Amino acid sequence: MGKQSVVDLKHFEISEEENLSPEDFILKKIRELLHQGALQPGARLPSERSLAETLNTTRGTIRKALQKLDFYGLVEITPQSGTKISNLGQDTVEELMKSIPVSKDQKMIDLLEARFVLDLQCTILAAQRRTEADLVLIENRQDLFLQRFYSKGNGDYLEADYLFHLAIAQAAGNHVLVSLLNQLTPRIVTREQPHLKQRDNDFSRIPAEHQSIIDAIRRESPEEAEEAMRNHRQWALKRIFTGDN
Amino acid sequence: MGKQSVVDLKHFEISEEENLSPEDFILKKIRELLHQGALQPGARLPSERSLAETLNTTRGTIRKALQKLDFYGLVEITPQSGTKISNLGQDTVEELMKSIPVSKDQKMIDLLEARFVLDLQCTILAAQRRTEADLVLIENRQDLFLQRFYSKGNGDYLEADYLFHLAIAQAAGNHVLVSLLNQLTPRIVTREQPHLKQRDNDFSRIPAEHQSIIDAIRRESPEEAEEAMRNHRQWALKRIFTGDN
DNA sequence: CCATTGTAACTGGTTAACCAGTTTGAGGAT
DNA sequence: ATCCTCAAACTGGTTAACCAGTTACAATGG
Repeated sequence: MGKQSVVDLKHFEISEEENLSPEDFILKKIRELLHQGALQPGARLPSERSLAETLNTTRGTIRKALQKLDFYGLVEITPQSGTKISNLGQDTVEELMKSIPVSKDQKMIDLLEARFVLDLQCTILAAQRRTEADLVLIENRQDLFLQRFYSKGNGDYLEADYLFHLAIAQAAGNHVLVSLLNQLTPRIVTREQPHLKQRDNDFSRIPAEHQSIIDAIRRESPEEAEEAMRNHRQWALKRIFTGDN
Repeated sequence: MGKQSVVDLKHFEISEEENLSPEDFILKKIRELLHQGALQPGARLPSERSLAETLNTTRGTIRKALQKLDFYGLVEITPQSGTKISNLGQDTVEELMKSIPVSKDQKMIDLLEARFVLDLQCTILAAQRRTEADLVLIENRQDLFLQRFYSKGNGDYLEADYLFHLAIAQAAGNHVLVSLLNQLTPRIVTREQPHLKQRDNDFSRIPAEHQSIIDAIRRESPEEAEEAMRNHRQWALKRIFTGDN
């Protein structure tokens, strides 16, 4: 890393505490320093040690916050040298930082909506790009789903349903979409169970809905796949939100 | 955490090294242990110390791997007590673990495709749910974009374009979608620049394309918004992939 | 025989010292 | 002046010891 002057932060305002984890609290403070112009994109950050002193924390906390920023691509860490803010515009970096601490307690409906958006597009793409191997995996997953669906009384089929849709996502051939989908799934599956204790009449539709999706993908028809998937969602939402919130 | 027997891992096969970071290497080993049945969903994991010894690493490496698993919801960590595998099916946990280490070196085309999928759906939702305040922010961002677009010769307008679409995403009112979008953006913006040195004729279309999207959102017409956004994408792809890969 | 208690071992979290590589700037040679 | 040398200070990364809270289990009392 080249020679660069490091800004002294001691003269800038630091906000007071809130109900955030120490790590997210530090993120917020760094964002404020950015907003006040104390830090500028492309500029080198003060060392972890001096940041800790300035922001009244330990180095460990600073370290966790910076690692998080690195994960989101907002900061470039060079070992044994230093850390600099990514070369994006100040507005951009600030906006991106705002969205980071929100990651917890996301609304269930938002999670479901996001998952459906991804599932739907993956299904359309799968109908365009599927290989024979993809089709075999999808059908195997459907078999597994049917088995769980008809044999057991508990919610195990929910995960089989996830595996079914995951196979479709993999057939779409976009690793990023698969990764985003996998990020959502645990948060949904571990919270969805309470809604689904009862299996009313609508549930019997699921196997046929799945089959329609498979057929569309086999025929390599994106339009039919989209319609089948939208139909699947319509009933899924009805199944999840019957009576309770 | 209740009393639970901890499985002894010493008798199970451990695979040899590869080109992975130590952390991801450990993740892979844990996945193998799961596949071999040494670990089962819901079961308590051995302590970080004993895992480190079993897998021939330090506690720090194990720690980082477990934190990552926790982030993806695959593991529940209870301070001063222990760590257990999330109560999902074994297939599910295995599948989810597979997708974790892939997060780096994602293909540019996959990133762009994923971003467009999210942008498109956010635009549609924004046309349905926008408030007046949302509309004002979107138009402000468009002004900023125009200013950057016509004044400067470098790629600064790219970020203004991102801020414009981000405002639309926020108008969609789904925090999860916004979060996913923000995750993608830095990886794209920091790599997109080389493609866009030259500004050929097609570039002059951008402001009008944006305006069409704004108009559709103002009219609260999801159909028109979708069409405008698809049109925007079509030209964007042409702009990005002209000549080079 | 069973319930209660007390303690020792164990758990994840944190910290301070240390490591190896980088940057810096004064001092000297040209 | 200009360039090189090199050691001291500084950088992010790692480790081992420590911390507070939990668990497990043998000793104890009924």
